[in-house]
Amino acid sequence: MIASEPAARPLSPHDVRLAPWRAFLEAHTRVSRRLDEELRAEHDLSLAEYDTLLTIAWAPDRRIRMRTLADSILLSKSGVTRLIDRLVADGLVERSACLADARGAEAVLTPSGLDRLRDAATTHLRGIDSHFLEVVEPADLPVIERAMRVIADAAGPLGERTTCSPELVDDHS
Amino acid sequence: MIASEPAARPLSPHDVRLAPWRAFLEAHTRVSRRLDEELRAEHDLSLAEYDTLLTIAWAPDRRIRMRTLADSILLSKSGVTRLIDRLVADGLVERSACLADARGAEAVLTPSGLDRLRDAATTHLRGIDSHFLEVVEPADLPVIERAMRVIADAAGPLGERTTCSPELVDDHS
DNA sequence: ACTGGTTGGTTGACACTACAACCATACTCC
DNA sequence: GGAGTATGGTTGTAGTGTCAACCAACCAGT
Repeated sequence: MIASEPAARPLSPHDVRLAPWRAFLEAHTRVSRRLDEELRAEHDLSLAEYDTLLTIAWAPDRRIRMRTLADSILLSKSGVTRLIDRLVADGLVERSACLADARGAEAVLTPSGLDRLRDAATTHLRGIDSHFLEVVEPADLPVIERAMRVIADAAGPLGERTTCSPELVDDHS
Repeated sequence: MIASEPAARPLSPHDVRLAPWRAFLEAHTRVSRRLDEELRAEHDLSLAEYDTLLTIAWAPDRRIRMRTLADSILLSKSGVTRLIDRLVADGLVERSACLADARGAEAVLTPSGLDRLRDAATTHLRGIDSHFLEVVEPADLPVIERAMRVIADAAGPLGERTTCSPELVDDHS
């Protein structure tokens, strides 16, 4: 892969081909900051915290292994430890030992956490709606989704990612 | 706009409409981390630093006001101060007083900075090419670009952002 | 010019994240 | 079933970003 000669003509600074990339970056920064602001202002939650609560809530039994969580929300192991620390301090989540694996820890959503999540969801989903879904041509959404998926897949694993050496990645058939 | 009832049906957790948004987030995280890694590994520059050097290089005379820089790279004032501190320490940039405005400071690219930028550009542009431009359908690129632009515009200013109320932004004709 | 308000930039305090080192446990294979 | 290795999670340390407070200089209006 990456065989031919993309490197041969390394794009001049003002090359129009850079435009989509820069637009992508700018869109991401602006929208996610706005969503983050809204979430903080109305529910005192960061975007990362919201995403975490949501991921836990989706998991069976509303409990999830730390590692799984890290993979889901694209955060490092230690990042998750600390994020959960905060949520525990706020009473939104509890730590719980893992039955099947003695070294494991699980994060469990508390009732209070679920409430908070429910409240925040309204705000957040409205935000996604109004800053993202509603402003683009509806017909473009599937295109965007497909493209983003391909891009994410192509970029591959995320640095830390243990376990699998590059050529051993099972692409989760 | 945004009048009707998007809030009325607040999207269920698994609503398919969330998919494009999540794909967008994931694509951004993965690609920008990869580009950052590549840049660091090969040129000891972060993505933010690269972007900064590039922005300065594009400016007339290869010098730029701190505030302008902050707006361009979507960083807070203090963020820029510190980023420039690092670049100065590395000899890639110099601080210089502003002739027209005595409180102003300008960042000027040093020859060494320009060299470093040139080297890094090859890597970075190849990365954008192979992780972004080449993996999506060429026909989709314009769609993505337009959509991203609309999204960025709709999200509006960035919290701190002083000076300009939304309707006063001159779009740098 | 003086006064009051605004802007440009830096600094201090702090929030969040990653990486590496670490321990405990699980797994594998002899 | 013991040795060696891999994995799950936490902790220390450091990097990088924000916000709020601050000073200096600009820019009115009078």
